[in-house]
Amino acid sequence: MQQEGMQQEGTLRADARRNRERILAAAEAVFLEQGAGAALEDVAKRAGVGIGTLYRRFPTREELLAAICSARFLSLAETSRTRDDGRDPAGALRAYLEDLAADATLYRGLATSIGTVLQSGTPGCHATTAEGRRLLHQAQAAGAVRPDVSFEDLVCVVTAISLATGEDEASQTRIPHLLGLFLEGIFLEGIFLEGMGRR
Amino acid sequence: MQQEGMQQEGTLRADARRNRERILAAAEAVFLEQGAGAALEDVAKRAGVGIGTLYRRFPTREELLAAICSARFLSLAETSRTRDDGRDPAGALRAYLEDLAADATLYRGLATSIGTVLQSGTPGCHATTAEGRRLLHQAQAAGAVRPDVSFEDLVCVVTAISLATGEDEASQTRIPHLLGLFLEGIFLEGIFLEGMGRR
DNA sequence: TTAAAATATGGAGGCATCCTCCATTTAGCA
DNA sequence: TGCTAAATGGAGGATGCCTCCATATTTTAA
Repeated sequence: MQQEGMQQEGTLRADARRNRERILAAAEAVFLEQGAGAALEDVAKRAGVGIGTLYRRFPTREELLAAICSARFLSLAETSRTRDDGRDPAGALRAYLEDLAADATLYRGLATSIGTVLQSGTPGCHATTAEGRRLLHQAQAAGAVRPDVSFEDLVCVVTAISLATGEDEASQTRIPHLLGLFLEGIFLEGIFLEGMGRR
Repeated sequence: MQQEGMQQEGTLRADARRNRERILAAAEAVFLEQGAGAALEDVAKRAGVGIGTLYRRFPTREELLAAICSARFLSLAETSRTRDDGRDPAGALRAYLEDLAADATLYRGLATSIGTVLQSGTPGCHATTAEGRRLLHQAQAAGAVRPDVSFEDLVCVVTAISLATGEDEASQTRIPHLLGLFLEGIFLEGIFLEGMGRR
């Protein structure tokens, strides 16, 4: 779902590439301070760049957010891949989801967009969704997760948790609890095997 | 959590009470058409009232939303109470949550605020949260729902589902599925009784 | 009935932010 | 070096938020 007219990062002119990086750095800093809804003019100012330049490179706020998240998501995917040795599919999935929730609560206001951001086609976003799907399939193949769960369902779960916790700062603690609620509904853990009739 | 300076509806001057109703009707119509983020000036215009009057009565958008929801929530609580005969606590809770999710997806953008709205102290909101807590306790007492689930957890769940489905219109269909995922994680249905070790 | 007091009204105006547009500048290439 | 395509920046139009207060309306009490 890469934007059509979207310039490939590598084909940019040198000065444009430089400015692009500055904008990303500035945006990350400003969003950390003021939340994902901060004025884009502030971002441009911080980057030492005209507002027009920012809009040229990132036509929407979402695209800017997606670009910022990309790097972080690249490493999230990498971390997850190296962590998973295939012996605990359920655990691997859970850890992945916890990481995702953590990233989604980095800035105030980010959680709301996380679903859209993940569909942005950015390398990092692509890597992260691919890894998520892989873990889900693996867990389902191992019989650890219900077969009627989709990756989109999981994203919804993470969004929910992030929203619920993002509002009041201190309660990041709820994340594992809430995630537990979801997962213990998702995990089979022999329940189907025992032929229990769950509605 | 009723706003301090908030005028009681009944103590308003006659003209003010009239305008209050007009504003509520206009807001409902405008939000239905344009989503909960619509310009408040549009609402005022539709109500045939100055923008100042709107702000005087509803200092924040949230308060306006809460007032609109109040009526609907009153009937939601009532419906739920009459539906529940105490014989199927889990089913009653599920039905309640489905209704709540339906109300939360009435307008685009409403879901985001539903948590705040529920805390607004409006009669309808109060009735709805009270009913929700009642159903949850009942279900927990009956052993149908895990004891470590809070009403806030449930609101989080409904918010998430509403957000996930509210985005693309057509997929209201996912609501029961997603709700199912959550609830089947929440419902015990003998799992604890069987002494199964769920992490 | 009427005048004073209490309440309510409307919308101008200041402010913030969004986003577009294009005259000017700059990088890269031949 | 000069040419062209790419990039720049920021002025400015548009929208929406919210406050403020001179004016108007309702209520009270005499």
